Amino acid sequence: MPTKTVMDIGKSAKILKVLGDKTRLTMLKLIEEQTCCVCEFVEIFQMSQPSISQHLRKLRDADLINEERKGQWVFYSLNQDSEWYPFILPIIDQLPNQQEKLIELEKNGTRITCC
Amino acid sequence: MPTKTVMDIGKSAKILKVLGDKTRLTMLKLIEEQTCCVCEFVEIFQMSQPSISQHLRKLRDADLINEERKGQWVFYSLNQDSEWYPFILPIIDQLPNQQEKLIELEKNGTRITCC
DNA sequence: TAACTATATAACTATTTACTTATATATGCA
DNA sequence: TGCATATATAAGTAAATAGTTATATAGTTA
Repeated sequence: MPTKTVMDIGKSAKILKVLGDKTRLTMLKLIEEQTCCVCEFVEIFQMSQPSISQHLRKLRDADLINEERKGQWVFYSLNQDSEWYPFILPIIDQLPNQQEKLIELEKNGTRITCC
Repeated sequence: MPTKTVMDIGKSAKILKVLGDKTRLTMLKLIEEQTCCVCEFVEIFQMSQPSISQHLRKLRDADLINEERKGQWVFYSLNQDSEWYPFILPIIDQLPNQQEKLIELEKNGTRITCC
């Protein structure tokens, strides 16, 4: 863990821009507690798979999330080792819980199919 | 001061989108401690006056800043009564201080001309 | 190996964004 | 009143964004 470094305000703005999208912000809140795979996001957001992948890429390019392949699935989780984790944590913490979206999936049985 | 209300994640994303711009984010950090007028922002950011006004409008539309006319000048300050103030405060607090930009103005004498 | 599932990427398009220039509005002062 | 200064708004434009469809890549299984 590095000591507190000086943050560049331009880079901070770029991070906030990545967070400034409802889909990506909800993704981050969802994976705050547990990992999710791409197909779950597709179900939750009712969006096309490429669109979901592109959002995840922006989050990954910003180093905000971790990607881990397990067999044919790729799971995403919050990158707690990110230089930006302390910056975004108070934001994510203040967001309303989104777990009901996952519970919804379990009701549908959609969560089981891929995880 | 209202009791903690449930925040909508979509509205939160919109607020973050407003913050997700270097100019606007720096503006917020600058007025965290003291008010600034439009002509100061024009000097600081070396941007056209309409461009500055348009950024300020976005911040005002999001209810993040207060506007107060004093004679021919309009001064802007952080809106501490905003519903979103508790949300953005931890963000702004983490940003590097920008006061050197105002000190720069004072050196130029540009700060005196309008304030 | 071939067929299937999950995910990523490429190319394209419609919308949004941040700026520009031109103009309108508001205030101060001679 | 008329002119100057400060700010806001309108209209136009280039670039960025979020989605689309089509295709590529990677792993799984028969």
